[in-house]
Amino acid sequence: MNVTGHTRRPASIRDVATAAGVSYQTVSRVINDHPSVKPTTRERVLAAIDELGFRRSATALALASGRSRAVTVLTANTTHYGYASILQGIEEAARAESYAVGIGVLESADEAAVAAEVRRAADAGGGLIVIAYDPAGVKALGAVPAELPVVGVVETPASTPDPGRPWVWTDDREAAYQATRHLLSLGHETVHYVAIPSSTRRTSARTSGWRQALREAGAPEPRPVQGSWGPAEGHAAGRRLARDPAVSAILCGNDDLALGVLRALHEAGRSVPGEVSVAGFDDAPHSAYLTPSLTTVRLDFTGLGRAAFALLHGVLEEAARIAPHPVSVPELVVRESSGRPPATG
Amino acid sequence: MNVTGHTRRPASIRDVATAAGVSYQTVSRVINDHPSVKPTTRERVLAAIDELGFRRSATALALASGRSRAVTVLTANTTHYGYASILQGIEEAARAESYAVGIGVLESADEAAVAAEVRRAADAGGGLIVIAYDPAGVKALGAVPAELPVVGVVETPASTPDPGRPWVWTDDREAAYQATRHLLSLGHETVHYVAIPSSTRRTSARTSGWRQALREAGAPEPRPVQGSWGPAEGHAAGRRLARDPAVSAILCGNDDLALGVLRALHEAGRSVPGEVSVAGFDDAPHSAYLTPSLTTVRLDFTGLGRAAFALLHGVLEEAARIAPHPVSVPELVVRESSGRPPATG
DNA sequence: GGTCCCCATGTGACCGGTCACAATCCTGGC
DNA sequence: GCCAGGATTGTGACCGGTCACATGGGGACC
Repeated sequence: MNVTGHTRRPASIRDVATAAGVSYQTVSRVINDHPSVKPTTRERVLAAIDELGFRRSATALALASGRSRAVTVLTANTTHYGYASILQGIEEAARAESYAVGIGVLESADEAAVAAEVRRAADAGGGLIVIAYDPAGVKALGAVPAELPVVGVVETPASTPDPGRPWVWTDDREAAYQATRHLLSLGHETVHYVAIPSSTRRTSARTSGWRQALREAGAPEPRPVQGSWGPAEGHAAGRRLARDPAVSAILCGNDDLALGVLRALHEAGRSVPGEVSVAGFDDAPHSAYLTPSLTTVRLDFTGLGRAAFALLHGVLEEAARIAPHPVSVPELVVRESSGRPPATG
Repeated sequence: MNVTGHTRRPASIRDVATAAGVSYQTVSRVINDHPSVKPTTRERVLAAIDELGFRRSATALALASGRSRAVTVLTANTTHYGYASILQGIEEAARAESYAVGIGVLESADEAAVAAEVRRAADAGGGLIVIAYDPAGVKALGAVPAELPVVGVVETPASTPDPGRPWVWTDDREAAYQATRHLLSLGHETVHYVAIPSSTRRTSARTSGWRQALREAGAPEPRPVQGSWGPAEGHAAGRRLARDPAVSAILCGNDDLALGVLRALHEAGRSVPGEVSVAGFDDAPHSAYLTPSLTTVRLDFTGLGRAAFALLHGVLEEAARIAPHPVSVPELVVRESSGRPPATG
């Protein structure tokens, strides 16, 4: 290690070369594990590298060779549990491969703003991962120039515009199907649905899984309530549903919506699960501690993030084309918020 | 705009120069707003830039000039509300200045692992923002080489090792003081405290604000309960406190802990706020929708993130030394979870 | 009309790596 | 003892910008 201090310009390969008495190219070969370097020479170079505290400049590497070992994640939000977990998963996998992780937030779904963000991300070099769970993300995914390596984290594969690109997703349809079946199996006549916004104009995977379960059971299909992402919207939707005495089971597009619904039911004096059952999606960290604790479907967002990176890594370096990391199956977690419907009389 | 297609190497300043019939240096002057370029020439160059769809390579810029317009955020976590909001604030401010934002997660507080992450962040070039709310973050902040521009988001200014560096923080002491006073003013004899881990071995700002309020009121000082960050730890702490009938008010280091405590009290059959009052910190999005809704202190994490970036920006470009963005004062939000103590006797 | 100076522009080197190719060393085979 | 050929190593150009300095072309001024 260099102990000589002096806030100096960091050592370059030419400095190392001089110190080791070889040419800069030989140093380059050593740091790239090129086979044809004499062991004694390699030894000398490595000593010099250590001595000078040399670190290869990622910038120069990117400029000269084109490869940049970087990912930029484009997302509409960093604070929602699902998004944040995906980001965490991507970072984890990227770190293992010593990739740099950049982040760009799509603050608005405005065409021009999205395009600007995509350009910024492209300027960073390297690959792109777009979280396309919402209109902004879907637009961004669509706005990525064809020559850029990109992976989309999508709601469902059928709903996205360009079929030629690699995507990862969780089986939302199956998740919704499971949750709905669970509620029906408890004896509820039907299940109402408070939806998260669909990322596209088409019906979301969660909605169609819910619908399928209802059809199979021959249950009536109420109109889904359009919610949004947060508890406030869930609260608003819940107030409307609470007024209808026929409502005995509510499936919510995510745990935050479910929280708002629970609160609204409480305010309306309807007990959960005594009179109404509620279920959510995601299994956010707080869901197990609510009162009543929330029945939900656990989705492996971190694993999804890791899978997205693995896929991108495969696109970036053909050498790394490992079998795609399987994303785990959604898992129903039954807690206190779901139970048998009140006896009809 | 270039419409000629052909997945080609992007245009460089020399391509633009040729197209405009000038030298590459002139193009460089144009994109840098250098004053001494004849208007007609500038016009011609701008036309060529537009024609070829030229974008200046951030990589080449960084290599040649040293300036990199990038921040890397080092954090122990991306999913906790506070951390995620800070990140969001940083990104927002960075985007406005067209800085790239990178992220590195400190997965372990292990000395070597932290050092490796700091090196990785340094390699990315540009400035550093370290969220030092926990041991891993504090170690990382300490491990940043002196010559690197860095801003720390710290728990409290007195608790960090190196006094020569720029920091931002919220007034946690004041926040804890306010919350404790609120509970005391309702008539509680004293207030118990479930602490988040201190970032250092010293007493945290929240703890000392709590203690100060107790002393001023002449209230007894119970030992703080060491919690952690999540609802699970809050739950464990809550179970212990629930057994003690003398406990009538509990202040929690954050809203997640408070959630766990609420749950534990519910399980123990102690009503909130009838028998026990609970308050938290942060005003996480779900806190208003809990049952009972949570009394808490709102902290402006997004603003804190913006302030951190503004400070770093000032360090990076002396030209930008604007007056430091003030971080807003903590604000007490009184909700259902706090109330008068049960009548004694 | 000549000199000075500023405006506008061009040239060469450099940032820290890589790539393609040339040059040298060494060794075995005949 | 000589030559082919692989193993090692070195040289020059380049990636796409910037920087420092040189150069040419007008006024302004005397």
